[in-house]
Amino acid sequence: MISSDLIRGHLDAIILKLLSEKDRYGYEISKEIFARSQEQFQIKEATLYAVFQRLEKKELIESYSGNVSHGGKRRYYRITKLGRAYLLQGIEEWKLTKRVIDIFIAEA
Amino acid sequence: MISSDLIRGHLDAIILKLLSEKDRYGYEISKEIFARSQEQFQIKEATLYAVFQRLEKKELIESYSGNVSHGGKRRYYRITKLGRAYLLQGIEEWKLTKRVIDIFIAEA
DNA sequence: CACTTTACTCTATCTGTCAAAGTATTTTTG
DNA sequence: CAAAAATACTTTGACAGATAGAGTAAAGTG
Repeated sequence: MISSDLIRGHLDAIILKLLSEKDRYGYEISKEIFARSQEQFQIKEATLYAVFQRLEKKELIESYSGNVSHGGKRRYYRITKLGRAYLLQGIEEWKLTKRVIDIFIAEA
Repeated sequence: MISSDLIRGHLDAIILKLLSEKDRYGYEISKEIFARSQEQFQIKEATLYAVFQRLEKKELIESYSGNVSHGGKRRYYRITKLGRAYLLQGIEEWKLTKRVIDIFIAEA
């Protein structure tokens, strides 16, 4: 299991990427991250909702209430135009990060 | 310039890698990181010395006083056997991190 | 000899993560 | 159908790591 410190700084981009595919709600994203990462990374609930708050405050995402058909009432999130721009920037940052860290921690 | 949050979690491994090449002192590591990263990453002094304290406490590095020939008195750091093992682990974690984040933020 | 560079230290603050506990509804199961 | 499990979100308080900023001190430079 990957520790959050290893992902930190790229988490916003990961969430924005998932939201760029379609509107999603928190619990769904949580499960999706776990599944797509082949169970290598599990975002903690408290962390995820803190991310939503942060992104919404920056106007990178918007939220709206969903139905209550499968348990608790869902709150859906939608990426904004600003969010998409921010995502592109985040992707570039990830590429740069890979290049820089690889300079030090060679891949042998 | 890369923000520290993007590197966070891999910083210890970067420092340990540099120390695995040879004993070094703080200021030297600071300049070396800036140079090797092609001036894309600048570790802050306060951060670097905090890293040293953390690593020394965990017995991953040891330190000793150097000469005073070029200004302030240098404090050299040497990686320990435990540190080398930790470094190998850190390299594996970096590989895993790359794989996992790439799943989300595709490289297209 | 004033200025810059080298070299390290300390403190206070900020940000992001997260354990823990709680609320509420729906679905599953014995 | 009642109990248990799963779905879904929220809040609070604590902690770790990064860092601005300020300080100390010695050596090199014009």
